[in-house]
Order: sequence, then structure tokens, then C-alpha cells
Amino acid sequence: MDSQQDSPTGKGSQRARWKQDPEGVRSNILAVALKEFSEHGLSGSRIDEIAAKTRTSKRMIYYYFGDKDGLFQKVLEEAYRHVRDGEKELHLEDLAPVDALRQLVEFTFEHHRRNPDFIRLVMIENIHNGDYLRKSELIRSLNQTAISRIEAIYNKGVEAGLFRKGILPVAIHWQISALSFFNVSNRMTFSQLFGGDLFDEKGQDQLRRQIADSIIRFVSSETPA
Amino acid sequence: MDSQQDSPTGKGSQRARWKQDPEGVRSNILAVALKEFSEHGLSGSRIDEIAAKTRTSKRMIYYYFGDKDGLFQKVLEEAYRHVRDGEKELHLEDLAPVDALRQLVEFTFEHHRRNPDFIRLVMIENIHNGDYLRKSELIRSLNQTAISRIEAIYNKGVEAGLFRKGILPVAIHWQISALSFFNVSNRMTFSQLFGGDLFDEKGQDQLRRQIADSIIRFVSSETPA
DNA sequence: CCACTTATGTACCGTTCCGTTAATTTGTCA
DNA sequence: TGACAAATTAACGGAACGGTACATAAGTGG
Repeated sequence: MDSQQDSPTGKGSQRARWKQDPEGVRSNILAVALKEFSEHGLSGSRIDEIAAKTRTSKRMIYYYFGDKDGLFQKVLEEAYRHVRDGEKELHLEDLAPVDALRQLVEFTFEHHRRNPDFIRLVMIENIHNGDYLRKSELIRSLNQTAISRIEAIYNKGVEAGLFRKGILPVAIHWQISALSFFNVSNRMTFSQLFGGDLFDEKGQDQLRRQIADSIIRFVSSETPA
Repeated sequence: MDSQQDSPTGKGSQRARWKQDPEGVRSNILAVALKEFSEHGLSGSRIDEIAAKTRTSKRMIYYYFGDKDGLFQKVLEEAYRHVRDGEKELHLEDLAPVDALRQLVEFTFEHHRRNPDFIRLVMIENIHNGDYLRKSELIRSLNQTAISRIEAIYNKGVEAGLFRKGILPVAIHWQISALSFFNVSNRMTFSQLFGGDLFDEKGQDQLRRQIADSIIRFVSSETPA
């Protein structure tokens, strides 16, 4: 969720020191809209409010994105891309299966934790029955790597006799996602109902290790130390 | 989310065959509003639309609930009460720790699955930073039983040498909630990104057993059969 | 430097939507 | 049965909001 200062169209931009800056305006709108949507939801956000926080005018939003739905659609796509990009920092190829899995779980946990805007956007998208995701070819293509990454680790672990057979990689991914996602999505209500101890810095460290343990135990053929 | 047919004020009602029916109207509004809010969110819902689906008029909503926020507040409280009531069916006292825990997990999983409206309401409440929950004295009081129920099972398990020490009951509850909640809350996006196999009847049966296994393994001192 | 496309700002329109005003009907109880 | 409170209806006001019309500036290619 940084971007934005690269106004004069970053990509090998031949045209420097311009007054007009389509790409910059576009991405500025997207950044503001992401924040606004993730804060207030789709119908809770106001186009006028978004426009006001932009460096440009309301007219530009309609010029580039057509309407409110179109804007939300693009915001969602941009957010998915940004988050999936972040996951590329992860390199697990030469780790032992158990270490790789622990690494993956803890990374996912932290990654979600650092991107609450994205999480909230996905919550909102789920409230809208995934309608905007459905319309996006782009996004579906970004996600199969998550499964194959797990599959590689899992298969390696099974071959080494460390993991038990018969678990679907997608089920492992589901469980990792669930725990990492819930940690952000339901923080507000959970901490109000059951106290905030799990969510301060120390609590989160414990939780992160704990869910990594949990996932490892889940797939292990024996109890891990 | 049944209720509602008990119009002539259910509670040992002395006044039968009435034309006016305050309690009936009130609960009819709440039922319609629950559905509407859980479907469209707080700002996405229209008071006029709710009123239209009611057996009464818009004015009555304001008469009984003040404004939109007040209505949402009461809907939330009502939903929590209803769901917590449903949990009273559960009796685990005389089961062995492992069986009790499995029972509790599978029950929670199914219970969430059967109450998607409630789940969606909680998602919405989280998007609004838990503001409405915060204002409700009522709700907080309903929830401590969830923790003590787990604590009883866990302590029994530890004493019997079946469970390992050093886990917080609230962390166990957190994990059960996360898995059961995510299963409903993120169904739309998850199934679109990774396929729907986990969510048909067979997939859900497997998932339910699987997460029960997972929780049990998590607390166990040894690998379970 | 001119014709044409792309980008941007201003002012405005029609509708939706929350909430209210004012009056009426229904029931209570002394 | 009549005074008073509770419940309910119909119609409306006014602000908020999504979207557009129109004018114009900035940039491009010939």
C-alpha cells in the first residue's frame, strides 16, 4: 500500500517533467479508493469523499473507471496483485519440509497482519457474494501458485515419511488462510468479547508460533517435538 | 432465525385476538432487518426496503428503534442472543476430554454453518470496527460461557495426561472460531479462487472432521489415533 | 502551427433515502 | 364512557449522492 509518488509514469518513462500525468492520476485515485472502500465498505464509501481526498477531481474517476462499481473492481484487482507480489519474496525450495511449512505459515500470518486493508476488502467482497471477483479474469490467474507451493512442500514431506498421506493441499491452504485471515478480520469483535491479550505484540508472536505448530501437527505422521 | 409467528405477544399473553400487536410488529421488523442487513450490509440496506418487506410501515421502525443505527444495534443483539441460545443444546459434561472436544468443535462448525446470517452480521460489525458491539452491555455478558466450557474440558484433559500444558483456553476457542467462521465468511471468494470441492456436502463433512482432528492434535500430548 | 485526441476542471441534475410532521385509530382505566 | 396513552398510517422535506454536460487545457503527429 505504498505506491503513488511515482507520478511521472514510472515505467521507463520517456516523458519526464509533464504537467499531465494519466498514470499518476489513475493510481492516485486507486490508492485513495482502496483506503476509503476498505474503511467504509462499498456502499458506505462516497464518491465525493474519494474525489476530495484525491489530487484530482470527481470527473476523473468517471473518466477512468466508468462508475463506482468499476472503480471497486479495479481497486480489488490492484489489491490482489499487490499482495500476491509481496508473496514472491518467499523462497522455500531448499528448506526441509517441516521448516518450509513453518516458514510459509508464519509468513502468511504476518503478511495478512501487515495488509489489513486488503483483508477488509476481501471481507467486503464476500459480503457482496464475490460478484466482483467473479468478473475478474485477472485475479483467478494469480492464485494457483499458492496451492502448488504447498503441494510441493507436502509431497516432499510425504516422501520423507514426515507427513501423513491423504490430505488435500487445498485443505492445508484453507486452514492456513482461515487462521491468518480471522486474526485480522475478526479482531475487533473477538477482542471485545474475549479480551485483547491475543492481539498485542507478545500475544501475536505466540499466536503465530502456535498456529504454525498447529498446522505442522495437523500434517505430521508423528507428534513433532 | 425462526421466531415471528408468535404475534399475539407470546409470553403468557392475556390479551388474545388483538388488532394491535406491538411485540409482533417489533419482532417482525427485527427479523426482516436481520435478513436485509446481513444481505446488503449496514449502509447498503435501505430503510424503505426493510419497511416494505415488513407487515407494518416505515414510521414504526423509527417509533421502536429511533434510527437506522439503533435498528442495527438491536438486530445485532437479537442475533447474538439467538445464536447463544442455540448453543445451550450442547451437553459435554460426562464425555471424555477428547470426545468432548471433538463434539464441541464439530458442533461449532455446524452451528456456524447453519447461521450464515449471523456470521455475515458479525463480518459487517467488524468492518465497522465493532462500534455497535461496544455499545452493547448485553452481548458481552453472553460470551464468557464459551471460554469456561473449553476451560473445563481442557483442564480435565491435562489432569488425565491427554493434553499438554501451557495452552490458553481462549487460544483454543480462538482457533475453533477461526476455522468455523472462515468456512462461512470466506466461502464465496475462496471457492472462486480454489474451487468449490471443500464446500459441497461431502467436502464439508470431511472438513468438519478434519478441523476437529486438527484441534485435537493441537492440544494433545501425543499423536491421536 | 494546425487539426485532432487525450486529459482535466466546474457546475449542475435527478433520484434516492433517512428521517419527520401531523393526524387517526386502538386500547386502558378510573 | 370519557380522558388519556399507546400504536399506527399517510404524506412530505431536505440533504446527500451518483452521475453527466459542457467547456477548455495539454499534448501529438503532420
